[in-house]
Amino acid sequence: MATEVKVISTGAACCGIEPGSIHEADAAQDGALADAATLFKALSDETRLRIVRTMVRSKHELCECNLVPLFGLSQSTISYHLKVLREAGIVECEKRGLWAYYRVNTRALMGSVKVLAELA
Amino acid sequence: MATEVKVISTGAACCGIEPGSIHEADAAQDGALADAATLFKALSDETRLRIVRTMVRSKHELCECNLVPLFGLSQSTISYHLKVLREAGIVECEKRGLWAYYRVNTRALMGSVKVLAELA
DNA sequence: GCGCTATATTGACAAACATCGATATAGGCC
DNA sequence: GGCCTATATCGATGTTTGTCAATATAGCGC
Repeated sequence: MATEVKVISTGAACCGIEPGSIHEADAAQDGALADAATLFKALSDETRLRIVRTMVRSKHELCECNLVPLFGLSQSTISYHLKVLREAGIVECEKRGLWAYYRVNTRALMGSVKVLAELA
Repeated sequence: MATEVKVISTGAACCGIEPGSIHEADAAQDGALADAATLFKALSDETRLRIVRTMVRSKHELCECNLVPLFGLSQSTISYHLKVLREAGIVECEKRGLWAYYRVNTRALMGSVKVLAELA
């Protein structure tokens, strides 16, 4: 007895969009998207955006002890947000003596501008 | 007896950064930051980025039923992600008959490119 | 009307996140 | 060495998020 052959992608879909015109995700590029997601996740919190903006506006590097009094949050919370920004590559940190000096990594920020611009 | 006067911002801070040079957040601009956070939150999930990329690559609008088979996720989950993107203004939706046709709102995407570029 | 199909919404649940207070680490100064 | 200060990490806790299956809504064709 002949097995019924399953017909795949017969042509026009239910809604009128041609299946062949859909540009499916290429798995090879998914790493880039995962990185972009991490970047945007780091930028998706209002406190972190405030931190970045404060750093950018104050021309030079800022020390964590400058940041703590500005946002009404505990030192450990600010430290946590700085870690998220650091791990996403958005800010860089240099420890000198007791202090940790942070500055925005403009190259990384511009990189995410590029990712976004290429999406659109 | 004279009360000791509390001296505020005497000058150099502990870490050597001049307090006056720190550009604190201006509350008037916080609305813009909150909006930006919402935007980035919508872009912070890999599935949603894949959806946006698929839409952009496939030149024309896509119907939800085109998207559901692409990501190995349930129909309700895709519907949820599309809602997040819609509410962030990143995609637009038009219902025609049974189907919901989605397309990227390039203007909004470019808007977030601008927000990001101005941060840096 | 009835049944079929595409989409949206609901309720449940686990995982991730933002926050805190407490503690640990580590550099400077006496 | 011991103390003080700045930062990092830990543990707990409430909130938000992504996911599913089930259900509701709504358009089309009979």
